[in-house]
Amino acid sequence: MEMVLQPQRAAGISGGCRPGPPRPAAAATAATAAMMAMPRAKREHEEMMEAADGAAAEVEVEAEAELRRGPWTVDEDLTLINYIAEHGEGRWNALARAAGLKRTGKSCRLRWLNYLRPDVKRGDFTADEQLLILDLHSRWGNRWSKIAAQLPGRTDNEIKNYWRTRVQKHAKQLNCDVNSARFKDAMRFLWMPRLAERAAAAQHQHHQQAAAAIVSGGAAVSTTLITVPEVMTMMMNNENDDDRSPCSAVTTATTTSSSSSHTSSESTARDAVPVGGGGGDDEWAAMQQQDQEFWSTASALQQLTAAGSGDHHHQLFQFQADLPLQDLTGWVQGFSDGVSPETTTQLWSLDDIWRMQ
DNA sequence: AACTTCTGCAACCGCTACCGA
DNA sequence: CTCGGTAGCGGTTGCAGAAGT
Repeated sequence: MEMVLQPQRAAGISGGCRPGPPRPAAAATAATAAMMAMPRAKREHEEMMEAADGAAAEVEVEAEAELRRGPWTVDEDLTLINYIAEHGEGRWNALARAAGLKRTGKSCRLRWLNYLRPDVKRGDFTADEQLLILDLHSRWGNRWSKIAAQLPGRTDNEIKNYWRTRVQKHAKQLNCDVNSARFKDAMRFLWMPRLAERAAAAQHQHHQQAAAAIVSGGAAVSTTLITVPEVMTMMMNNENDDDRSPCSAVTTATTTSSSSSHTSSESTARDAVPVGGGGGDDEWAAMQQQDQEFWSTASALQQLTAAGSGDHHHQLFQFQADLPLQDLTGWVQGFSDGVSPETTTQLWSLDDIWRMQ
C-alpha cells in the first residue's frame, strides 16, 4: 500500500508567531493509521536501516556539508511523516538517511516529537494543564520531560516555553525571582487557586452541557461550583498532609474531577453525545459512569471544603502583609488572560481576598 | 508609514545516560 | 571494562509577527 499525503492548509495554530510550514494534522493522523499495518514495511525498514548504516560512513563527510538546518519545509514534513507511517520511528540518524532527508537524526526526532506526531496537542494550555504544570514544577523543578509525561499530548518543549514566557514573565512583573519563596507563595495562594477556580468553572460548564444533553428538557442539574476561598481552604487543610504540598492538594481536586476527561475542551464533544441517537448499552453505561464520576467529584470537593483550619489562615495574612498593594493588584491582573478586567479585579482585589476569610 | 522593541515559539546545541559490540 | 553510537534532556538562540512609538 502506498500512501500519498497531500499538503494541508495551515490549520490555524494558535499563538504561533513563526509562519512556518502548515501542520499536516490530517496527514499525521493518516500516518498513525498506516503505522498499524507495519510488518512488511518494517522488514523493508530494517533492510534500509542496515543499508543506511553501511553507507553512513562513506557519505558522512560529504553529507555533513549539505545538512539542512532551520525551519522545516512542507515537503520535508511530508517525507518524514510518510516514512514513519510506513516504517515506524527510531534510529533517527539512519532514518534520516534512509528517508532521504538532509537533516540530522536529532533534528528529525525533534520535529516528529514536537510537531508532527499525530497525538501532539496544540493551542493554549487549559487551566487544568496550567495548574498541573505549576504543581509539578514546584515538586520536580525544570524536569520538563517528566512534567510533559503527565500532560498527554503536550511536549517538554512546549511546557518549557510556557514556563519561560508566561511564568517567568509574571515573576518579573512581581519583581522577584521565579524560584524565590515570595513568588512560590504567590503561586500557591493566588495563581493556583485562581486556576483551580477556572478549571472548576470549566468543569462545571462542561458537566452542565453534558447533563443538558442527557436530560433534554428536564430540570437543570444543580452543581457545586468551587470558589476561591473554598480552594484556599482546601489548600490550607491539605498542608497538614506530610508529603503533599498545598499545590498537590489543588491538583488532586481538579485532576480528579477531570480524570474521566483530560481537558474540558477535549471531552466536551465526546461527552455531549445525544441520547437515543442509535446508541447502545455501552454508550448508556458510559454516560452513567460519567454522571457517577461527576457527582462523586462534586461530593469530594464539598467534603474537602467542609473542614477548615484557622491556623493556616495566618500564613495567608502574613503573605498579604508582605506584598505591596499595587504590586499585588497589578500582578494579579497580569494573570487575567481570557478574563475581563472587571472580573479579575472583582475576583482578586485585596478586599475580596480579605473577605474570603 | 517607518522604525524599534517585545513576544512567543521552533529549532539547535551541548551534555549525559544508556546500550551493544 | 572500554568505546562508539544513539536517544533524550534541559538550556539557549534566532526569527517572524505583534505591539508600541
